[in-house]
Amino acid sequence: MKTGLDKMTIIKVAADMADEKGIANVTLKVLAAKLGIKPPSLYKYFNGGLDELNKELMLYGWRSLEGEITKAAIGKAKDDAILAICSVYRNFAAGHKGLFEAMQWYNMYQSKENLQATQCMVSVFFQVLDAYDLSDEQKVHIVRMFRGFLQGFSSIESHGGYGNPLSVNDSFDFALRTMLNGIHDLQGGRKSEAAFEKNQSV
Amino acid sequence: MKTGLDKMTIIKVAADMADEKGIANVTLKVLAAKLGIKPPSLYKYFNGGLDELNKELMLYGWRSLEGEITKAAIGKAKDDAILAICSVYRNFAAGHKGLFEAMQWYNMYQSKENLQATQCMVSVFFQVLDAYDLSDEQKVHIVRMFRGFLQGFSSIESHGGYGNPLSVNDSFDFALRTMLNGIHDLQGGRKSEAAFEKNQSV
DNA sequence: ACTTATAATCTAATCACATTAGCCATTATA
DNA sequence: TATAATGGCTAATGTGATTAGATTATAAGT
Repeated sequence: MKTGLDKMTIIKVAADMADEKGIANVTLKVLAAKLGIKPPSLYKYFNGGLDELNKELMLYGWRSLEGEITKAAIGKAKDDAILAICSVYRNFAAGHKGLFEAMQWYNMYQSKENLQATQCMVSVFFQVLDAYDLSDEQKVHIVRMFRGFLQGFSSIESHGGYGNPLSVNDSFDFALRTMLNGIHDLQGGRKSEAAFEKNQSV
Repeated sequence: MKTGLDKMTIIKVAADMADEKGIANVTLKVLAAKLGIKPPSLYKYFNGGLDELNKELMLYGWRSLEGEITKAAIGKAKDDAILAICSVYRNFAAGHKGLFEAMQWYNMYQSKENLQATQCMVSVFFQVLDAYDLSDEQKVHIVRMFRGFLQGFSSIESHGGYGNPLSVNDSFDFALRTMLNGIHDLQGGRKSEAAFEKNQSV
C-alpha cells in the first residue's frame, strides 16, 4: 500500500527523532517503525542507506539554520546583525540537539558536502561584515573566529559541558561583546583586495 | 598464550588507529586483529566493551592534552601562557584527529565523565588568569570563551571546514589576539568574589 | 475499461559487528 | 604442589544494515 511518504517528510521525522533521542539512536529500524514501513523500504528513498540519511539530516540542518539566520539578519546592521545571527545559531543548537549533532557528526568522516552546506551561513556573515570598513582578509578571519566560537560553545553547552552554575547566557554575551570589540578596533583597516571577491568560503 | 598486553597498551594502539582511520573505524574486530587476539578477549580488559573503550580513549585524550598544556604553560605568564595553551590545544587536535574526535564524540551521548576530564585543562586556564586583575566571574566567562573557540575552531579545521585558501594560522592568531585584547580591556575590573573560590568548573 | 510500465512495499536471506557463555591453558601463589 | 586467578579461545546469540527478488498498487497509454 502507498503511504504517501516522500524524502523530505522522512527527513523531518528523522530529525525530530534525533532531537528526542540523539542522532546515534536514529536507526533504520526505529525510523521505519515510526513511519509504519519496514527497514528495506527506506532504501527506495535513500539509496545510500543510513549514511545517506545522515547526510541529508546534516544538509537539512544547515539549510534550516541558514533560513533562520537570514531571517534574523533582515533589517539589522552591524553589531545588531551579528548578535542576531549568533543568537539564532546558539538557539538553534539548543533547540535541535539531534540535528545539530548531525551537522557536526556527519562531517566527522566525510567532508566536501559540509563545506557547501555551511556556505550560505558564511555568505550572510560576509554581507553583514560589508558594513564595516574591513579588508576581505580581515573578514575571513572574523568569520572563522565567530564560526569556531559558535560551534564550540554551542556544542559544549548542548552537552552540558559548562558545569559552573554561572549563567551561560552571560558568558555568551561576554564572548560576543569581546569579539565585536575586536572588530571595532580594526575600523579604518586596509582597503578591499580584489583577489578575494570571488571566494567567499571560510 | 599470554601476550603481555595491558589496558594502557591497548588504549594507545586504539588511539593510533583512531588517528589513522577515524574513531568510527576502531572496531573491536579490527583492534583485536591488530593486537593479535580475538575480539572476545578484549572484554577481559574492557568489561563494558566498545563503549568503555571509547570512554577510555576520551579520558586518555584529555589526560594527554592536559599534560601538554601544563608543560607548555610552565615558565610563561599572561598572554604568553594563554597563547601557548591555545597553540598546544590546536596542535593536539591537528596531530590526533582520531583521539580528538573521541574526546568530543563520546561526550555526545554520555556526559559526567567528560566534565571531569576537562577539569584539569580548565584549572590551568584559571591559574594563568590569576595573573590578570579580573573577578572570578570574568574568569569563568573568559575560560568559556576560549574553550568554546578552541573546540570549534579545531574541530572545523580538523575536518577541512575552512575552504578559503587564506592562512588558517593567521586566522587563529587573529582570533586569539582579538580575545586577548578583550581581556586587556577588562583590566581593573571588580574584585574577586569568594563565592567562586571553590567551583573552578566552566 | 484493459494492458503495461513504474513505483512502493514486503519477505527472506545475508553480513558485519558486538556481545555472551563457557571451556582451557598458563601463571602465580598459598 | 595444589589451587585460584588470569588471559585467551571457540561457539553461539542478537541487533541492525543491507541486498535480492517477489508482489501489489498506482499511473499511463491505448
